[in-house]
Amino acid sequence: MPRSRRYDGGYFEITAISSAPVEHVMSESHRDPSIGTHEASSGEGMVYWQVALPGPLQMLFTYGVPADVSARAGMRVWVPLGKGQRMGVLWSPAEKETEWVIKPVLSVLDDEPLLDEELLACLGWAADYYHFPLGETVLAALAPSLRQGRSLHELAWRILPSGEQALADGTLRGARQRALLERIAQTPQGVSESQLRDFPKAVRLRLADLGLIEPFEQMMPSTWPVLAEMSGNKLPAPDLNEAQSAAVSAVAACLENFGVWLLEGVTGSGKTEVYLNLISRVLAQGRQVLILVPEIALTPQLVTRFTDRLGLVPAVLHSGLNDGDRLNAWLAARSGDATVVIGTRSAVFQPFADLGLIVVDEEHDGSFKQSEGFGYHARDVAIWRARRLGVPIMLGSATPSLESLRNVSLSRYHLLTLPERAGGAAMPDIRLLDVRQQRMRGGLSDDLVAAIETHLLAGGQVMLYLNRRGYASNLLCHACGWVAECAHCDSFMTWHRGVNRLRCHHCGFERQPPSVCPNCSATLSPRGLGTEQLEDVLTGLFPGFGIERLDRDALSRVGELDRRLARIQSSEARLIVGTQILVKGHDFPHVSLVAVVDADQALFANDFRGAERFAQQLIQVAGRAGRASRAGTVLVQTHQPEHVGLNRLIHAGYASFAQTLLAERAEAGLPPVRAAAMIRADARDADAPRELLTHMADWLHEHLADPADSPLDVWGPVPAPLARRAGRYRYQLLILADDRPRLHAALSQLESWQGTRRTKGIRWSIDVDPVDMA
DNA sequence: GAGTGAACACGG
DNA sequence: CGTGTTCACTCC
Repeated sequence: MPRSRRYDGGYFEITAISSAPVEHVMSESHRDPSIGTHEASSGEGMVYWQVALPGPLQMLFTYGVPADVSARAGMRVWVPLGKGQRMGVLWSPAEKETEWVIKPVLSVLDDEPLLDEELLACLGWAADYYHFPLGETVLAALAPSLRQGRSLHELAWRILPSGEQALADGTLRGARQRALLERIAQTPQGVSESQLRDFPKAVRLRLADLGLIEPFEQMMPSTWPVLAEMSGNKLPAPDLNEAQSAAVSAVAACLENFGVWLLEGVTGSGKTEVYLNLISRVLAQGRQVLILVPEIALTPQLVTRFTDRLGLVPAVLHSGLNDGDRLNAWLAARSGDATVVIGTRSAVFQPFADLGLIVVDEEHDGSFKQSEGFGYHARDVAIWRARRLGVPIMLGSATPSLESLRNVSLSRYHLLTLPERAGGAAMPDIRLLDVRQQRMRGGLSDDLVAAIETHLLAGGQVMLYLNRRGYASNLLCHACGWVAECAHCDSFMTWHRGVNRLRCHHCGFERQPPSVCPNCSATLSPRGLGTEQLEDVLTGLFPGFGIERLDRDALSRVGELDRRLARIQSSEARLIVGTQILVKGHDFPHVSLVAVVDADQALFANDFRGAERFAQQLIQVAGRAGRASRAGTVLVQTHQPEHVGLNRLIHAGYASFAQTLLAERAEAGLPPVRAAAMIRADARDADAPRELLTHMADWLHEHLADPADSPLDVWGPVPAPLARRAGRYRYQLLILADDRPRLHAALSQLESWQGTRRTKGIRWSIDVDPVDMA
């Protein structure tokens, strides 16, 4: 006889997706209200656990879990904390003896660990390495809905024999009731609540009251399309050239072992084919693959390429995903249903059933490093995981980071090179254009204008790279020198003529530009070239040739990038103007000329990584030229044609330039040769951050000044490159050490300053391996 | 981080 | 003396 139950509102509340997990319990025993009382803590039958709690509390808290409940590290628990309650993750079993009165957990939210041993170990390492609170770190590995305490189980409904009977008899009168019953009858194993959204809740309740259907809890299914077997969907793999084959076979021979493989391939050399080949091999073994890409490189085209070639649907993780999709991808990766996961940096914390290979594309890209909050570097976390899992990891780039090149020279990484462009395309010819004393029209010298014209008339496309968006970098009064400044930062405001607004690119502050100088009422004139203005200038010089502008302003709407890329692909647009976005991985096969409009601005960047970044951008943007049969030309406008670094880069190539930079870093005692961390502090008060950091610096000197030991340098405090940002004054302190343990020890010491983290409105944070010094 | 209570500041 | 405000401290 089927069980017939009445369902009170409370039951549905509990299972509702958004309900507080405090009430969501996995077994009857948790519902016992006595567990919530203090007396239980001293009683028998409790197992003690250290629990990681989100928040700035970087220590673990001990709670009791009833002995009859299965508890394992990686399960979520709902615990009392102070007056409130919050979610935590079981971390490790604890000793019974503590000086605290141990409170019992209110409920255990999972009946199996959400995070496996490897991922927990990874999170523990990352929290330690990046000096970030463990509880917050753990959240990085949970999909947002899991952070909010959503259960991995969900309510589902299945039909009862009396329901079958009712359908057969046709006794059910209500049309909606019959429709729902029929829907549920279609799937004998049950239909989850979320798939029944189309039917009002009341209808379900009514059917349940009539004893026709019953609810039950089921593990949330991962609904991932599995197309792997549909081999007809795969596009054939092109033949690999010699270098590609060599790279593939080197790694393929070591698929069962950890190893870091740096694939250094000039742009257009077919790195992706090497990835695809290796990925296919790993998939053939039934294992999963994680592909990490920089933020801007994760485009629909890239995903399409993987989909078409591998004949499956990769799970794609990026910032635009909603919570539902994220949970789905998380589940699919954890269950193994998603065999390929492509994502930006946060995907590195994804759980996997059986990961067999990690690929980090464009490994030099700065967007792999999170600079605020939990300052992890996705590439480095990925390497940690690969080592722990005993699987290979491939880092690909045309312009590898100095870190990776150094690790190659220390024999920590294996180097694989693809020296030639696939398909025999010629390397672009890079030339400097001396613009000293030259007549400039809208930032373009006559020589450059002539070159553009030649290429356009020859039927080619021309791409102009300028790393400054907006119309003009600022509005200036020619009479008195007044410049539009941001009210909240020490910066000038950029004039965006299209929308006629002044914008601060550092804090987002916007305002209407004044019509005349607020100081002397003279007319204001734009100064400094931005992409918007360049677009105007080109329209004037080359009317009739379509222009496409690619920058963050132009691409705010979804799908806009695709539309513009399509116009470029079809040669509808012959001139392309853009910022950084041009640098990242898009193929523009008809571009025959690339112009770097202003090399000087990047050449004299104020932090020591400026040269490295510029070199990478120049080489990457140069790689956009002549990808098909035509050899491309790259022209670089500069006032410094004799610049030593620039000439070495152009004539000897990136690898040689990078070795010189590395030697310079060793000489100067800078990363990656030495280990670095940046302490940043900011406050509304102008002096407070500097005082705090001075204090820290003194303290570090006092406590760590051990001349016999390897040196530890403390530089600063100095005002941050943008000394005032969004109304807060910013200072920073750079700590350099000869080796990591030494740096680590110093940073751990600093954590005793934790209490001062929020005093006097000062916020401060530790950034290990800082990427940009700003 | 959020909640708490002690210390301090201020009005009439 | 009541009440508003800042600040340091705890949370298992």
